Amino acid sequence: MKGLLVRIEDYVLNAGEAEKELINRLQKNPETVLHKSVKVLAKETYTSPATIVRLCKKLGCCGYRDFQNTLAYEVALFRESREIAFQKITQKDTVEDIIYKVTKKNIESLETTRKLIEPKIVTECVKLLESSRSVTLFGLGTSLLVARDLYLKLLRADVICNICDDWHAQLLTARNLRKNDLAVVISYSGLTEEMLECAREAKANGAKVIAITRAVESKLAEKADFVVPVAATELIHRSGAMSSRISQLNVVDILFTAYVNRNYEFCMRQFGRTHIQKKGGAEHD
Amino acid sequence: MKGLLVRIEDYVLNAGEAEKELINRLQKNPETVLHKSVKVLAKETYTSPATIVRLCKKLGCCGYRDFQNTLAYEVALFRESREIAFQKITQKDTVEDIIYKVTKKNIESLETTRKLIEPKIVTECVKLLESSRSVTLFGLGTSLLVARDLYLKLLRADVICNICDDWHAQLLTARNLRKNDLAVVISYSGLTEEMLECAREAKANGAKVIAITRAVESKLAEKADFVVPVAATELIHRSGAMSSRISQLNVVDILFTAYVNRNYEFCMRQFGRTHIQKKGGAEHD
DNA sequence: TACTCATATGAAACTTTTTTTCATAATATG
DNA sequence: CATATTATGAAAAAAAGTTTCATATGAGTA
Repeated sequence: MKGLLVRIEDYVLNAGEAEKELINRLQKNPETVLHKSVKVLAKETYTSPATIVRLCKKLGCCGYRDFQNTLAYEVALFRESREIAFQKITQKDTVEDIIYKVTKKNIESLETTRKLIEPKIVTECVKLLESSRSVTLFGLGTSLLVARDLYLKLLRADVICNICDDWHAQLLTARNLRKNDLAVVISYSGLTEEMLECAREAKANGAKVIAITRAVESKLAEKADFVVPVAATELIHRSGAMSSRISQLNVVDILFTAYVNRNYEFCMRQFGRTHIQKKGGAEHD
Repeated sequence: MKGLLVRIEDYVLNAGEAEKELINRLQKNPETVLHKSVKVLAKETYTSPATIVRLCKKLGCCGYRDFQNTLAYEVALFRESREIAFQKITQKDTVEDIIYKVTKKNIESLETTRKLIEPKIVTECVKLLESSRSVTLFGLGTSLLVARDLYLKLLRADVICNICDDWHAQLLTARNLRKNDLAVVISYSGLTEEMLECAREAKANGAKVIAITRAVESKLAEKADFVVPVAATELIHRSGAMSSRISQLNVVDILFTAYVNRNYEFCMRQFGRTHIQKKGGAEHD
């Protein structure tokens, strides 16, 4: 079932004259409705209890009561997701606070990233992964670690892929790309000159480019055939810790899982072959 | 304000005879109360509407209505945190489903990890980071990527640290450790023989060992002075994607942020010196 | 234009739910 | 043992929610 606020949004067009003010109120200040009775709300929105109850039913609730409960729940969830943002880490935070806030921050960044990602683009990226002759990964600093993570995954699925640690080697690899090759360029900022150059070279040689970046309108994004966005996140308390790489890994998980799902039989066979057995039965390290 | 269920728990001792059954019900099956009216609930718990309303007020609600709303919200939150675990990815999931489920899975693993981590242990680890002559990082596969992430952070804070890519080099480094050195061994499974050997060597030379692992009772944990736990997570849909590294990174963030917070002035100065300027003003890549 | 018909709306009747009052019982206190 | 205090439920009162019904509005049609 869709969220209540979404259902309200959908209903706006079909709304009658008397419902207008009511709906307006629900959209702008839903929280102010929570403790109101039908009568009071009716008066405040210049309509009648009957109209309100009818609207509730049209929106899929059993009645005003049910409607209020649903709304309360939704508003509460929304409020919670809001307040996270204000939990900055300060110098006088205890270790306990830090554990909580850092985790929240990382969760927030995953949530935000999820909302940004468009299924269509993921599908297109997966198609590229399937059809390309080879996949080459680009990244520097923390993004290089993410690239390596994707590399390890693709290896297991027997996708032909390359990655180089130092930038010169990355650039040379980019120059060797050609049509039917795929470059995945990971750069949180989307500004790093080195990565731009790699993307440019890849493009110039006719290869396809996927960018994983927060900057959907950057120069990097311009050069890419597809951009998978990650949430823009601040540093955690200037400490240099940042959620962005966690979001990037989430994107990697999504891309890879989607890839595996479309090539299930084959991948499962490969996983069997590339499994590194641990004594205790652990699946990975 | 404390949660409602907690408040109920606190009240149990002062509860009167007639309230006993009611409270029992609220604690054991709160969700079965949500759509009941006071009358019905009174009958079912062998008490009267008056008693129920009075209890609601004692618990800090304005009345039965308010009580129900609050309870509904709490139960819903609880249920949601529960149901995530069952959202397995199946072959017929759409890309949209995958985006949602993978993210949820990663969030779940962050939440779980947060609950496992003890502030005291983090504090002790940070003290070790401060007092050690040098920090050496160990890891293989994905855990090596996490180790590298921590390495990049420590570098920026001017902590003397080492990391080697291949295992032989790691082992040699472990053999060179001595008293006052610190080894951080990252192994999700806690079973990898190579990591055990590194930990053993480090220990034998009198160095301190911190383990980041899900296996708090493994051989690796035995050898460690401190164990920072991460949530045990399944593979995402056998795809080889896993949330564990994201949890490990969360642990890295926590350790590092706690470290920075205890050495604020110094770290800020260092961050200034080690900042790699990006043209567009991005703080990192 | 006049006449359906469909739809939207609010007043009021009606039903249900919640709250309060009050009498009584149980328990504690001096 | 008398008295105060507290806990409790029946029933009255109040409030809230729902339904019914008459009317208004407007679109389509003869």
